[in-house]
Amino acid sequence: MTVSKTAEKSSDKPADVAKGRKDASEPQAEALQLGELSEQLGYVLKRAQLKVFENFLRCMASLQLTPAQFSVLLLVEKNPGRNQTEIASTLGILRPNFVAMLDNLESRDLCARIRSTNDRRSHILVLTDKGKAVLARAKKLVATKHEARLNDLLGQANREALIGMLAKIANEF
Amino acid sequence: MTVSKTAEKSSDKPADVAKGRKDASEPQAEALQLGELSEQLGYVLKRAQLKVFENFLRCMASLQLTPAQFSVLLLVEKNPGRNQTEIASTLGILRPNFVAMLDNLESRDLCARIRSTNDRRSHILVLTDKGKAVLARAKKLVATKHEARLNDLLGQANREALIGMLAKIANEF
DNA sequence: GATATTTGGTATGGTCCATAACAATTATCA
DNA sequence: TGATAATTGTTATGGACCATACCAAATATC
Repeated sequence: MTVSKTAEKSSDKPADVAKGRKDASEPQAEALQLGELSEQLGYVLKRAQLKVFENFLRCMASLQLTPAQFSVLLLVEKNPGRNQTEIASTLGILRPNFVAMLDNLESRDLCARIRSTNDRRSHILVLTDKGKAVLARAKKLVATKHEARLNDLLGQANREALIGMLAKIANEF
Repeated sequence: MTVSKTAEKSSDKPADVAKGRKDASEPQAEALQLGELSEQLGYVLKRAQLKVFENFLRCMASLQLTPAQFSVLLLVEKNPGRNQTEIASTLGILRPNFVAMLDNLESRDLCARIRSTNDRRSHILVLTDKGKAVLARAKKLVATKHEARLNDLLGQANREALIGMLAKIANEF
């Protein structure tokens, strides 16, 4: 069977598909059947990630921090004395793309590049005082408004199980 | 304290941060401390999603189907007689961006747009025979090579729990 | 000391995502 | 009925993110 573009006498499977949904049998726009899609790992994973990022941005609106920027500040705080390549690579950010990110954070006086005295090629990354203060506030916002939402939704035990499974996927898939 | 760009006499917190990691105390490039990052929902979620998509693309290399294209085929198969706006919106795809996607699938003879006889504005979407065949093969590949990997990694029970929690986040977060 | 490697950076292109605008068609309703 | 509003598919366009090639300065290697 070949598909006819104009569907002249299309008495196909379920009572003329080419007519579309406008039979009197259906009152309004009924929802589509997701079917196997709702069981697809990638699909549900992507949609959850979008919702989580969306919520993250709302919670951080006052601080104007994206998830990526937040992760940079967290990593720099935890690992002082590291250069751009090290920070970027552990976050999965390519060095060229990391430059603009740092330009942004540095222009807002949240972190600073310091030329290393050992290897004068590399820039050591450090949080400024303002950066530390902003990160502290960000952590509280994330904990109270963002991560807490997961507990309300799943419960403490399930939350930890979820994070654990996601981490396992991220590392071993 | 203000950050000095050149770090002249920077005897700061932990033994000269500005020197960077080049002390003889550490043999090579030791891994950074992820710290609280590994507990951040968004971080671990995003990284898991990237890994899963990456694996999906590898499994589908022979069929050249992206996750988004696969989801379109699945949804069209499950919901024959729907138009572009309906399919696109339930997938979270904006109509303008859906055009190129359909152009691609149609040029490969996987699906077809049929002008509706009820509403001559809308294009009814249908899978071609080749589209149905490709989708069938894709489903098998996904089931055996992709989703099965989750069972090996988490086990059947955990897999279902994970999907359930992600769906809940996607819908109620 | 000549060569290779590393680091931060620029330039550039691709893909995905979002908005505005438009023609054709249909719905609304005075 | 006919004027107006809304909808559908589409184009154009810009932004955000991601990936590659390439470069100068500095360092490592031999």
